[in-house]
Amino acid sequence: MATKEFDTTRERIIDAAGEIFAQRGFDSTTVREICQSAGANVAAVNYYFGDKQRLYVEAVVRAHRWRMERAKLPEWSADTSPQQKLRDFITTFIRRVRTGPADTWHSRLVMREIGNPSAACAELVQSSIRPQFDLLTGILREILPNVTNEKELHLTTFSIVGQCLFYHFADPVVRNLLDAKEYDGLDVEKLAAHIATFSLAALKQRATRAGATR
Amino acid sequence: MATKEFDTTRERIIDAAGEIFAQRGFDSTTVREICQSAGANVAAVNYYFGDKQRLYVEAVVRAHRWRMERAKLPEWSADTSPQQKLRDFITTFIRRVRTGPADTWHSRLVMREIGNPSAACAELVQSSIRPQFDLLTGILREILPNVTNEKELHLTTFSIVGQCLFYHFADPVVRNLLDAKEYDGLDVEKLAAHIATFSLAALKQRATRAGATR
DNA sequence: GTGTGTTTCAAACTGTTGTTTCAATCAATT
DNA sequence: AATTGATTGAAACAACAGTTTGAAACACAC
Repeated sequence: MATKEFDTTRERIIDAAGEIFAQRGFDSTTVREICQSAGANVAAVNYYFGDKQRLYVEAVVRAHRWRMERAKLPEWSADTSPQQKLRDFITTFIRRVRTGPADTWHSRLVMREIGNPSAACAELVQSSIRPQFDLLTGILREILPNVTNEKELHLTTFSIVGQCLFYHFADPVVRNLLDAKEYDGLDVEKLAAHIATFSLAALKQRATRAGATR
Repeated sequence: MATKEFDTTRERIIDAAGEIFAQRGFDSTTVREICQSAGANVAAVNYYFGDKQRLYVEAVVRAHRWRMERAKLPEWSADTSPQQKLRDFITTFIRRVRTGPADTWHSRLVMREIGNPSAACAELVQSSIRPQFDLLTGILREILPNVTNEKELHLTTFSIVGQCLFYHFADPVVRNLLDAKEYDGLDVEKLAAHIATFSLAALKQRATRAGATR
């Protein structure tokens, strides 16, 4: 009998559930489907998790943790330029966001929670977004020291994050608009590089304009 | 007996269905709930639409048409600058995208179809995206005549569209990050203006860089 | 081998869902 | 008023969903 964590019935159920919840959402996913995929009996959900809802929460918690471990920001030294920080931020963000057919369910499930928060997990996911938001806003303050309008900083943050999130939320669109070769060529580094370049260019113009008005 | 279109049972059902489908998606929406909201009997769905699926399709078709009529691009003369075209495009796009509590269900439903296409409506929605994509890419070609790399143009298009779509897909996040006053102040014109400014700044830098290498 | 706790399983249960059925009512026409 | 087609509504149906039940099987310790 294998003792590895991922071989137990409980783990197999979480894995199967995560996969299907990520694809279909909570309501459209049935316990029977999860258990069939996991090679388990439907009573196991009650036995290990109590009910479907708690299984869902467990899957989201698991996805969230995985995502945070997998896509870490690099350590920045005191002399890292804010531009480099922004590049790193964007690259890391895209790593967390970009989910293709070959990717696991973790990012996909968290993204689903972000777009359609469930009562049970809203706090968990939202509370992890705030620090990222503040971090990015802080980087923007370094790049744009003369821009003191908080609202503008927020909108700028959203403009950058929006570009990153696009590749998840609009994935079916992107897939349809591009030919297969071009779509398959959209790797994380390429996307991150483009978004960073686009955004830094905009910020550079903004900084120049802010400087000029002084 | 009123003869106005929106007073008939059939119309009331479509309206109620659209609202709830937009909020909850197809699977999580029940026929009983729709009919209760519409003040109709559950048999009416079969009578007027045949089944739930066809009601859904009707709602999406209706949403799509409404959206296209509501948010039209202005007529451009031959001497409209590509920068102004881009501003107009973004403003119109945001009008189609931005759905707040006070808005109707039409945009919301189409956005849902975009992010999670259903077999029944994929063609309809996707086929309306292509012309918009080509239009925006065309505008970008005017702004960046020296950039001939199609892939880069596509990514740039996505960067602009991603900013716009953000305000729909990440709405729960935005609501959570901002205080109520700031969130309520996010009107279409303000958002469009910021996105246009940010994007035109980036493009200006890009055009300058492209020109400089000549 | 016995006892105890854990895990698994098939069947059952209860409630819900989309759909259908059929008769009553309504509306329009002659 | 009678006829015909349209519309409505309550009840029924079949399938399915989440959950529970209780016994069998398993695992481990003594």
